[in-house]
Amino acid sequence: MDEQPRLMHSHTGVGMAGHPGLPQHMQEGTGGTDGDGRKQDIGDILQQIMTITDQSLDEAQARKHALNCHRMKPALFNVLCEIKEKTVLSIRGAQEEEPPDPQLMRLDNMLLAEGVSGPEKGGGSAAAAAAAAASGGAGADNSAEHSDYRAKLSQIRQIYHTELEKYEQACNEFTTHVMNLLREQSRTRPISPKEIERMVSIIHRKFSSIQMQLKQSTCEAVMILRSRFLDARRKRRNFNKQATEILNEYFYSHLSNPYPSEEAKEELAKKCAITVAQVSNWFGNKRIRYKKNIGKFQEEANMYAARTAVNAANASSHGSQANSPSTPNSAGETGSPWLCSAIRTCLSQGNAPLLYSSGFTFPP
DNA sequence: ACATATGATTGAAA
DNA sequence: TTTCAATCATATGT
Repeated sequence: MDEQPRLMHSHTGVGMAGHPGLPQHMQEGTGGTDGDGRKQDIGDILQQIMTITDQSLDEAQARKHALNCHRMKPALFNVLCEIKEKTVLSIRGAQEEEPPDPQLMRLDNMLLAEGVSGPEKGGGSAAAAAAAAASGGAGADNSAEHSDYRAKLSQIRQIYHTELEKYEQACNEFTTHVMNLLREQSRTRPISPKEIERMVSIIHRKFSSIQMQLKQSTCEAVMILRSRFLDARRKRRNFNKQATEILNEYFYSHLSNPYPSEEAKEELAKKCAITVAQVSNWFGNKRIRYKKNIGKFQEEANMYAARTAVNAANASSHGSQANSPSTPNSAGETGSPWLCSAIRTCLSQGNAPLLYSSGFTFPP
């Protein structure tokens, strides 16, 4: 601690203000006048202060008591207070109000959003559930992974909270300790309540910077966890064969305009046991990949066209052709803007040979 | 091991 | 807003 330097500083200040230097004075011996006697008193007091660290605790305690009871103490103390007031006032203003740290706020917000710092099982699990739902699939393994994720998240949360509590406790302990110390010292040392306040805020700042580190590393841990468990790309599963068939069937039977309406998407999603978003993804991918290389998909196209033709034939032979849900207006319909642009794209990609060799033969 | 297929994401464009 | 185009990251086939 730095009381000693401060004390020394204060006393030299006094010396300069009202009295000549101390050591010389003491060597000057006894003057005999009243003023010299007083100086001698002050010299004694200061000497005692100077040597206080050399003494044992009990001795020091006794001397402290003696000092406190000394008749000169209040006057000396007042002088110290005055000087302190001046110096402290000049110090103050340099570091006052700090604005709320934006980064800390960001970390707080994120921790709250992830359900780490918020209520026990509130928004976090909801957000996770939403993410899981978005990543699609009502599979059993999905929920298993999700619970795994939740377990890890709560583990992180627990660590975070115990650490936070530890820091808080340590901070409080230290603060009260320092405050007690300062209050205790304020009896022999000029310490204003404001100074104590300032000290406390310094301590809090230090501890909150430690807290920020904790929050930062917690955030990092959560991010890693998220990317490992919730990034759908990392646990991509192919759709089952049936779903792919259904989607392909729709795609090739609507080849001239493979843009399912919202209702159609919903129906496909239901049939394939996937989400509407996944249907949209699938069609987006399919359109772009088909367009890029029509030749490569020709075989597939022919196969599905043939299948729908067979289905249609079967349906018509059973006399229920009229209300067939999907009208397979296959690619023979040459006016289709999408198909034209797709062919253009395919040609521009340098796939002309494939395109021509494919033959464009679609069953009726 | 490697190449290819495939579902998801992202940012620009319409 | 949806779609396109490029890209990522995994799955699957050889």
